[in-house]
Amino acid sequence: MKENKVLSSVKDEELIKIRRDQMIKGALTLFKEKGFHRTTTREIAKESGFSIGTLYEYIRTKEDVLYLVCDSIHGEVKKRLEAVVDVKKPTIENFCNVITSFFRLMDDMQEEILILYQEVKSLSKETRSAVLQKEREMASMLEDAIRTCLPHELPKQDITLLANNLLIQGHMWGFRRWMLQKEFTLEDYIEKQLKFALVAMGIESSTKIGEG
Amino acid sequence: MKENKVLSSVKDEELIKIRRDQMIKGALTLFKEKGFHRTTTREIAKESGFSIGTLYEYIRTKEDVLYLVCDSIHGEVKKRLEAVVDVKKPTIENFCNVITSFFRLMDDMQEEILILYQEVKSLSKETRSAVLQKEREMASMLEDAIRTCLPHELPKQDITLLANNLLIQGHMWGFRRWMLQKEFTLEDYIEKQLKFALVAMGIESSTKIGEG
Amino acid sequence: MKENKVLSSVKDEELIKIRRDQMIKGALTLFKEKGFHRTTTREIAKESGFSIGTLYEYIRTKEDVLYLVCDSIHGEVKKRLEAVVDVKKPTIENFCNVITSFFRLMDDMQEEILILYQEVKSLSKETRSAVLQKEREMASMLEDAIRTCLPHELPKQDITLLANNLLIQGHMWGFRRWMLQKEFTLEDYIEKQLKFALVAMGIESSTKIGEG
Amino acid sequence: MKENKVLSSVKDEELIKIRRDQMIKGALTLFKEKGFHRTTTREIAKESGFSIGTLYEYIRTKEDVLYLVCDSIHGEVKKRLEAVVDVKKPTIENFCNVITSFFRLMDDMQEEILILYQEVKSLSKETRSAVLQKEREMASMLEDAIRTCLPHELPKQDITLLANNLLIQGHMWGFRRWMLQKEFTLEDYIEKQLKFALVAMGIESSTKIGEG
DNA sequence: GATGAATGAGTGTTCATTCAT
DNA sequence: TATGAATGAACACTCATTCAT
Repeated sequence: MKENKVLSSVKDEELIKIRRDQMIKGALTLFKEKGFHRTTTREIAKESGFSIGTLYEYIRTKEDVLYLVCDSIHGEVKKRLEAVVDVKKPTIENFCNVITSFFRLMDDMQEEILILYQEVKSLSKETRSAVLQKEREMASMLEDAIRTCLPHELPKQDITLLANNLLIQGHMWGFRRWMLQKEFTLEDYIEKQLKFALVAMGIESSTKIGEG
Repeated sequence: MKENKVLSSVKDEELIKIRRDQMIKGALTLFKEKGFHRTTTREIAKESGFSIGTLYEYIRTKEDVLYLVCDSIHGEVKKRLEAVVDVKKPTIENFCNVITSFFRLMDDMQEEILILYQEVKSLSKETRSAVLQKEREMASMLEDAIRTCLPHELPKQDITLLANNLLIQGHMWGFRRWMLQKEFTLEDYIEKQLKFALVAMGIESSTKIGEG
Repeated sequence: MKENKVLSSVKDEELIKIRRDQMIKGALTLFKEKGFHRTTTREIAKESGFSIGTLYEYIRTKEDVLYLVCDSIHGEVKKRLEAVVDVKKPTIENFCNVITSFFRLMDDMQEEILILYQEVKSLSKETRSAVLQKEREMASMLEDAIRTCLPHELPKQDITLLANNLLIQGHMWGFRRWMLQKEFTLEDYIEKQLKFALVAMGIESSTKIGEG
Repeated sequence: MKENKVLSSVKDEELIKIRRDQMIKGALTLFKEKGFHRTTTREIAKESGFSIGTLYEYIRTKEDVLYLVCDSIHGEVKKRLEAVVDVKKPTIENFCNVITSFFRLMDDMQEEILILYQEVKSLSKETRSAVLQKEREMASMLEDAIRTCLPHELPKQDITLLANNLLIQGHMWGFRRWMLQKEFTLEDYIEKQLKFALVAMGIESSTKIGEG
């Protein structure tokens, strides 16, 4: 369903999936290395294991590849996040687990997140909207995680903001790694950010902060 | 002093400054519109008000323009941030003022910040380091603002993290505007983020959150 | 074998040969007219019968074209020289035939030789070495022609020098044509130079000179 | 008289001479290093010790510089050759001295000669003619040297050819240095070429060749 | 006379895209 | 369906030349 925006002149849906997966894998490797603009379609085709002609049987423009890659990154994040969030245990402990898992996931996918930050602007307005929609869904998932575990009510805006803060704190671990990863281990980072979040949510007393 | 890394074949330092300012202004306009890669050197020259030949009298490569622009953005941010932070009144009120000013500044410079996020990767390793150094300085300024106003000690890591969080929350207002600016006014946003920060710093009790 | 130093992004070896032959022919025409530096790659492409894009599918830099042309000239000279020298009849008559053929060949290829004289310096050091090596082989061929037909021993250096003299006397016919071809017919030129050579080799008595 | 073909907007003849001498010196240095085409007018101006604006006060086009340089080289060769040839002693010994001096001169001016061989083609037809005329004069000087010392008559063509041969043998020492200067010392080279010349002139018996 | 900033046509080279096989 | 040779618009950058000061 998700890739259907991108037209292909090939009919066999199965084949389309296979080829596009090859393509996404190949392109992702290259985008991590040199970014979207510095990567040529020829390189993508080669890295994907087929010819430039074949590449263009499955996409229409180079931008399509970028969209496919962004979409795939979001898909991967969502899939892995759902696997954790899905648990409907509204406890603080569960909240902590979700957030911890989320941060670990962000650590795992640093380079992919970086691509989203740096290359989404190269998508056309239309396509970019589709990608941003995925971002909104991601925030929603965190909002749910927050809401379901709160022992007390919190204004909607606070939840939205907390979710967004946690989201970009996850991203930040990757895109400010040159600053953070020299001063924090991942575990430190998670622990501290989690504490800040809990305090902000009115769960843990602020006096505890810094005691760990 | 700051632009001296970029070589010019023109000797008149005064003139270099004038032309580079024109150039930065022109390039910034274009980069906001279409990004660095989609902007041609000819367009930069034209927008700056001179010929392509003249452009190259003041820089050596297109990347130089990007560096000049990034450097100029940082310079502007720093200048305006210093004007507020400089006040050496170690009170909580002062801290709130600094952060508020900082968020307002980030609102003002949304598009510039976006450029930093998206284009710094196009700089060469060497130049990128220089730019990231400026980022570190920015974080330091916020750390100072936090430290000087705290009524009690806080672990170094906590301060670093709080500063980084505030920093990217400021950035986020711009780069996630499609999400945040539909749900928050700038004033709301500042107020909420400030409260979260104060609580995290152990200053305001968490119970107050949401009450305002 | 000889053109393998120049990389092509086209895989079909047969096609590479065809296109490069077109290219060499086109470039040679232009180089004769206006020299290497004054000829643009676009002109080469056009004269060769294909687009600038296609040109660059078969070479990597403009210098490659020059190398291909120089290499081709040497190949042609060598091929045609070998056809005559190869005869292993160690007689003076044979020597005269070889030298005569060589001078005729140089007459035929005046403009090509001129290109070698004027443009080899534009090759990179590495490539230039490869071309000079061909020059050495050419001299060797003449040395062989001299050695095999001599009725008596001659010091190695004398043979080397005689070969080099004959070689550049052949070249000179072309590059000093503005002087020589107004005063000599090709036949005169050959006859005189041959006599000088024979006398120098101690074969013909010097008293004969000027008698013919 | 000689440089008058090149127009200057400066009136002071004395100054023109001074500036052009600086210019020739600077340009020559650069042409030896990187050839005419790879040298920019800016570089010439800088190496000459004045600005690009001043350069263009004394010439009209870049080609003028090349002409001035070629002309200066010829002037230098002629001046130094005349100093030797001028002696009107028609002896064989004198001939040998002249030729020896000539070869030494060619050794001295290898790089200048190389420039003549490689760059004259970049002159316009008109200017080129003027330069070739100088070449003819050079040949004439050698013809004179031959003629005056011959004990017996020789056909005009023989003299012309001998002069041309000696001339380019002198040049060859420089432009084929990669081949000759590995196998011959300058003294060897002169001695051998001189012997060949004498034999060709019917002066020394051919049996002597190789005995030295 | 001297300067050097300004100009813009021109250059080598790249690369997304097409299409005949 | 797959291939890869062909295309040419587009790009970053250079440099001879001019001219106001």
